[in-house]
Amino acid sequence: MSLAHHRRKQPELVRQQLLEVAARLSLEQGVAGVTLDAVSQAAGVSKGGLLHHFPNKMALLDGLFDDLTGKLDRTIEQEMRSDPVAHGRFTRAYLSCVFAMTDETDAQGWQVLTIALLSEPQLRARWRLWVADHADEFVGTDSSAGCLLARFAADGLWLADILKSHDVDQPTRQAMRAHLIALSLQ
Amino acid sequence: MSLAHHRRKQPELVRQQLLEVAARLSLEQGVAGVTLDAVSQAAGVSKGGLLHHFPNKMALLDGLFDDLTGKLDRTIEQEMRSDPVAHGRFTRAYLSCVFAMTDETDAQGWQVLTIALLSEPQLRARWRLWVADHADEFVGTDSSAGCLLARFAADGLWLADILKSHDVDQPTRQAMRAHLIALSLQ
DNA sequence: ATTAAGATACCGTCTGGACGGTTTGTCAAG
DNA sequence: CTTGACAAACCGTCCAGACGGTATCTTAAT
Repeated sequence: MSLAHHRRKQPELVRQQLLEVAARLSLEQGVAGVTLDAVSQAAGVSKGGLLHHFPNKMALLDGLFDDLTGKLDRTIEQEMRSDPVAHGRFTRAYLSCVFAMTDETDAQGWQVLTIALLSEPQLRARWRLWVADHADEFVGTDSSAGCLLARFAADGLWLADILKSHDVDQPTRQAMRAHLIALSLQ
Repeated sequence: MSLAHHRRKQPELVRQQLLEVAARLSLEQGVAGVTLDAVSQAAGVSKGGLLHHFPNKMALLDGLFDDLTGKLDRTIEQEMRSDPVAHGRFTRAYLSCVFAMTDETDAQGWQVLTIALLSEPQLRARWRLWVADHADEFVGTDSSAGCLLARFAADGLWLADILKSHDVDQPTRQAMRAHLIALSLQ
């Protein structure tokens, strides 16, 4: 007993680890697989330890949400700075993120979140809020039908990646991206 | 006791009722709300009765899946018969279904299924199979980049409807539909 | 036409386990 | 020596599924 008591205390690292494990579990076994027992055990922490960092399960999911939307926001902001054309700027940044994430390691985290989003009414509401905020912010530049369509298509591709239902090869993917970028300029 | 024992036996009707109730519950309370107790009680059947028709919970969800994909298949087939152009015929039928379902009452059942799909790894696999089967069947006519993109965009719109994240008005919706049909002809 | 013999369609209860959360205890760092 | 970071045991609830029964239906031999 008390084996883990003697390791050096690294609260921030443990917190990070818990979030990572929660994401991985949700990917591998679905949202139902994200139980306090499973997460804490896989992270090498007791359940009490988990509940010390996140007072309840919802807080854990909220933590995931904040983590990932935070990353998304930063990436989008960065992407937008390197785009000289105002019209559709946000949409193109969004496209970049989606197309980048479908191949990178970060993708798993987002796949997880999407699934959780759909199942958890509370997180659905938070996502709704995120979309509404950004729609308001970029109403002048990104509310054309073309932009909307481009973002929808990106979401569809994203969904297909999550479900692994289609297997889109890289050339086709790039062609689609070019097409959607053109759409965002309309 | 045994009050319901004496009603006339209508196995097919009871089965149908159980599926309907399961769909309704999942819509109203999320997937977590679909418990054997809740379903059986709301359907006016004992839990034993439910487990007679569906030997376990997964079988119940499978039943839902079969029911709904069956309906989808029939609708698509019907839609395809009234389309004289071969190229992109399946994609246009798919579009019709998605656009129709985002407004009709049947939509609720599909929203439910989509959510369940994403959460349950087993159902995700079944959906993957459905897509693969149809991709094979229509490989000659519906595998162009335009068709793929059109279907992705439809999925994105569908997702937005489920999450109620965007509020797309009817004129925009129709414009998008026209655009996607044009894409399917490329 | 009757009826015995199964098959089918249920009912109602019980149980074992999982899960979210609480409480109490312990150690170590500042 | 106080406080933050955990551990470990425990609790109440909920839920999937098993089980043993009973009532209705079907079939087929008489």
